[in-house]
Amino acid sequence: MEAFTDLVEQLRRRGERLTPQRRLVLEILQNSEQHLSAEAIARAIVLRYPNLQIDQATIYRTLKWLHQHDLVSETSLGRNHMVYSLLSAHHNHHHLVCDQCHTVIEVEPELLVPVAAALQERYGFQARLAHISLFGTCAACRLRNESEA
Amino acid sequence: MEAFTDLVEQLRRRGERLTPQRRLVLEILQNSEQHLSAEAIARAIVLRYPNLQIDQATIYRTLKWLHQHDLVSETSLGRNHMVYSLLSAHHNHHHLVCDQCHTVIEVEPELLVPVAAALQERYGFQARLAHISLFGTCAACRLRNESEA
DNA sequence: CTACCTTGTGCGAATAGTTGCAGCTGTATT
DNA sequence: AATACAGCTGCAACTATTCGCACAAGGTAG
Repeated sequence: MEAFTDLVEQLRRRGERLTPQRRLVLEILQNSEQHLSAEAIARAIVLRYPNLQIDQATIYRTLKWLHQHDLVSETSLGRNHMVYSLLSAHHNHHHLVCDQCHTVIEVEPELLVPVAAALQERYGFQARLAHISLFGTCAACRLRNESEA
Repeated sequence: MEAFTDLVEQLRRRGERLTPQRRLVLEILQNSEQHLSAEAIARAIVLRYPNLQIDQATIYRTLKWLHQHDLVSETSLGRNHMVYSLLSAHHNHHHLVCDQCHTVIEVEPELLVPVAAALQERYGFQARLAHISLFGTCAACRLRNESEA
């Protein structure tokens, strides 16, 4: 509850416009424990407010806007769509995505802290390292591959 | 020249089928010094062989196949398309992509070696760390942002 | 409280990439 | 050299996401 008005205030202070559509998307993200796809957000909205409707383009634009303001993460999990999640919501983490079985392993955020520091120092580049996905082969699939060979 | 037959041999040894379409895509990638989009590859093919034609779906499928065999990298550079490049071709590297000005900075691959090692050790996960993109804000844009504030 | 200006929204069309399916073709076998 | 079949290819339809444009509506000045 508090967190929601907090976010709204944060955006307003930055001189951003708060439309009902944007509040709606924020609210859905706020109430979800997981990463959501744009389509899942649309479904959640009609589920909660059956007589409301919000254009898909608006959802995408809103998500992009929230991402630019560093309030949500935009992540590819190897499927054909992006998933989004409030950055303040739960613990921060990264993803190891297996190319073969699509398993997603969550990794502690500390892993990339040294990388971020190095980029900042050497290139002055401020990396946006939240909910990154790294692709590869998980232990189980690697074992399976070897036994098949 | 040698490199091409080398790749072909490598694939054949793995029991993969080599069709004219696949050879064509490989040839184009081989002769390019830069990352290419699927569309650029298609254009390069008709440019070189004006009387040939190859379906876009096939190009995408071929690129995915080459990626699965670790012969090409598939990278998002923040625009709305992926770019591909032969892994053996030039020096390996990563990308820092500025969200604001879309500048791409190339970073030495060593940066992520410790990360790969940690993932391997802790999770048994074999990360595919080639031509990764990290997004954020470049030094120039950060300065500009601050002076505007 | 109203007008204004800037920015957002809905709509429909466009783009990048994927998928199902029916027919074609590398390649291993003989 | 002919056979067989798993694995490709082309085609067309489909999904995810973006874009252009005309209209609507936040937020601020008066």
